Amino acid sequence: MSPRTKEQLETIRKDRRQAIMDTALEEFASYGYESTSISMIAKKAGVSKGLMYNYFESKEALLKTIMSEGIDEIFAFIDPNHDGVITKEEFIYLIDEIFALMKEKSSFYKLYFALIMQPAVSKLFIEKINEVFAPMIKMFVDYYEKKGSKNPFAEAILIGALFDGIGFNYLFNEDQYPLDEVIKLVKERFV
Amino acid sequence: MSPRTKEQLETIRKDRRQAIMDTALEEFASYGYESTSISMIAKKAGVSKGLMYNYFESKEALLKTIMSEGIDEIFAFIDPNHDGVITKEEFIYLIDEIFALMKEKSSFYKLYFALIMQPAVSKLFIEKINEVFAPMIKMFVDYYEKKGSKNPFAEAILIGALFDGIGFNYLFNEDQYPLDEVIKLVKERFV
Amino acid sequence: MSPRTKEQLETIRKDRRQAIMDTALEEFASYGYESTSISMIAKKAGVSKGLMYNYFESKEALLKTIMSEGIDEIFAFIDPNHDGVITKEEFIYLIDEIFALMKEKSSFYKLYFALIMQPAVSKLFIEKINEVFAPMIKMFVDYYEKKGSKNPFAEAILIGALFDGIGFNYLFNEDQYPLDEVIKLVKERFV
Amino acid sequence: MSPRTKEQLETIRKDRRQAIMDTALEEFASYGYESTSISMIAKKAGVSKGLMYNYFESKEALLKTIMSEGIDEIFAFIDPNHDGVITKEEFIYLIDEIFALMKEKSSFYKLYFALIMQPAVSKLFIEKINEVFAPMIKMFVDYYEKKGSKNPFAEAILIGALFDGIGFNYLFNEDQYPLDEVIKLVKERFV
DNA sequence: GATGAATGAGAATTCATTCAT
DNA sequence: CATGAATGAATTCTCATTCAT
Repeated sequence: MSPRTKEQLETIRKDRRQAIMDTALEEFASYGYESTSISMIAKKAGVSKGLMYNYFESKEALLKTIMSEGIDEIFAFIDPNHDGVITKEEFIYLIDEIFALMKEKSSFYKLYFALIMQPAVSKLFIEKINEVFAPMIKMFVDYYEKKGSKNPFAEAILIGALFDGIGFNYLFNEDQYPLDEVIKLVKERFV
Repeated sequence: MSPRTKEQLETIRKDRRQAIMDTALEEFASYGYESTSISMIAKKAGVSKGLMYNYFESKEALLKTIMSEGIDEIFAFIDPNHDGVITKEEFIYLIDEIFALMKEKSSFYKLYFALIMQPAVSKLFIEKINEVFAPMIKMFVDYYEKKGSKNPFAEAILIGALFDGIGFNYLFNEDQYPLDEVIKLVKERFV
Repeated sequence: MSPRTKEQLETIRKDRRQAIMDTALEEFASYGYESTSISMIAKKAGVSKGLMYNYFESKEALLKTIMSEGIDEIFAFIDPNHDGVITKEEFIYLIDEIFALMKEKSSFYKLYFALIMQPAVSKLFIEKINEVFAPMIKMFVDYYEKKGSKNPFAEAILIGALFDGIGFNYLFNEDQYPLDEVIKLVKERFV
Repeated sequence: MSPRTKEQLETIRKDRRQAIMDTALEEFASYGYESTSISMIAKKAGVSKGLMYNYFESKEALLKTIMSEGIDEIFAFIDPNHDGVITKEEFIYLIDEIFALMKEKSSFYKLYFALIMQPAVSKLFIEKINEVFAPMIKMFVDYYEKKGSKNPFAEAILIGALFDGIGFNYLFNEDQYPLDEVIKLVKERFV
């Protein structure tokens, strides 16, 4: 065997890193961060325990990375089109996007909702989270302002809460939740 | 000297039990169930580790009891007046009640929201939870039906999600959240 | 109520002491000394945990007393008739007595056999045990000597081992063991 | 540097496992299963407490493994030659073998005798034990039948009890017990 | 890079014993 | 005398992390 090129090694590293993160996210979401052991993740990801520490310096670092990159992804997914201003059509599109994302990244959102309630944990991410959600709320405020709402701020906060609440309920009971009907109603009532 | 009377023992047990449960709830809510040790609770409650097991047969049993009694309290708090049917005034009153309860029992709700996202944990309570929330949803469905909504079921699910979402956001940031404004808006838009 | 007389109190004390010992013996025999808790015994004997310590100063003291009085009982049961010498008829009678005793005091013998194998425990009783068994062996030696055996000592040791072995096997499987047949054979072959 | 080869790991694991089992057997035999702590075994075996659980999933599993492999050894030691039928010479040889084994594996037999008396424990091994002893008893029955005994079954049970009894007494007092003389007598009287 | 044996701190739990009442 | 609440030391077991190979 000839030695692998630098690029190949780099690719292997990246893939493996992602595999570990994906596995860890699944496990964290299913069993909780504390109840998931490094051993479990290593076994399921097909790497040795020792190697885990080659990729992440600690269990907490692994969690932080998962959360951080997850939040970045959300940001990247939501932001692109509308840098601050949003039309009615874009709003409708955004709603679909948000819930499509929740469906696709359900493990991430489960973990997110579970962690966010613990002050001791959430302080690790709070800054990053605000970076994502503050602009979003601002965008909603602008939208409702333009629309002539009496209290655009409360309206924006309300729709934010609604997204969280629907997501929360949906993730608690993915199979049975009438997500489409509810989304339809949200559009009618809030756009 | 004679042993304590049954009443004395009863009182001691009840008080201690409640003190342990209160402390445990605070700690569970702050640090998470897994990250809170029996030692921490014992120390904070001013009892020995061993005594904890005189009152609760395990850490899990302690959690279950806290959740179970908490859910009962919610039920008792919400249910009394409206056994299935609800008027407009009662609906408004109910909304105030729900959020007053969240404010008062914020630790309980934090714990509740954190646990509910973990399938491995939530299955311990799911039945009890449904006992409380199914009738509530039904009540909302009836309300919106009577009001002539196009899709009363979706409407009921939506308001349920909204309560959760508002609660969730409020508990994440108790000090800053504009709860009153949001509640006011909910009443305008959903009653 | 008039206060009980000294004699009545004495009787109560004695009865209760015996009840505790009987219960403890059953539990020790069933679950082992270590695996039996003071709480279990107290509950089963119908007394409070605290009171146990009014009768026995420790769990170990309770065990020692049970063993000591049990060994005394064996001694009293076996010895009376034959203080040193034994006839053929008496030997046959003794065999019946020994196994009748094992049947009646099966819990005691189970505990005895279990404890005796642990040097750390058996040293607590070894002296007392020897007090009982040395004379018995001596009696057998005399018997076989008189009978003209080639090696009366080995013969005595052998019959001693046989009693233990039969008892051991019988207690392991009380319901199925063909004790009577085996006893009959012992008499034919060893008297 | 490259990781250890499979063979190296295999060897390490086998050796450590055996060392732990040997140490545990000594300690269990001396102090009893319950009174021997994992810490004691670990310290004496020169490994950490944690490592014990890398090799045996629980204290009970360790005990079970020791007993199971011990019983297998007895079986392997006793069985080979005589697959069911046994001559006079073989019987004599078997007796020597049995007691040689008891001498060599005295810790195992002590533990065996101690555990067997506790229903709660013995049920863990009873099946395996019967697998070993039932054929042995059958072999004795056949032997005494061929020899023309009146009651070959009782005779077989008796010799079984005798082996247990002699072993029991010998192990209780290894240094002083006149094992050789007793064995000689057994051969004279029972072969 | 890769492995998994090894560690050790800390967790939940048990239980003999004490002691205020 | 009698009770059972209370203690604390000891036990089993887990697991993130390290490290020799």
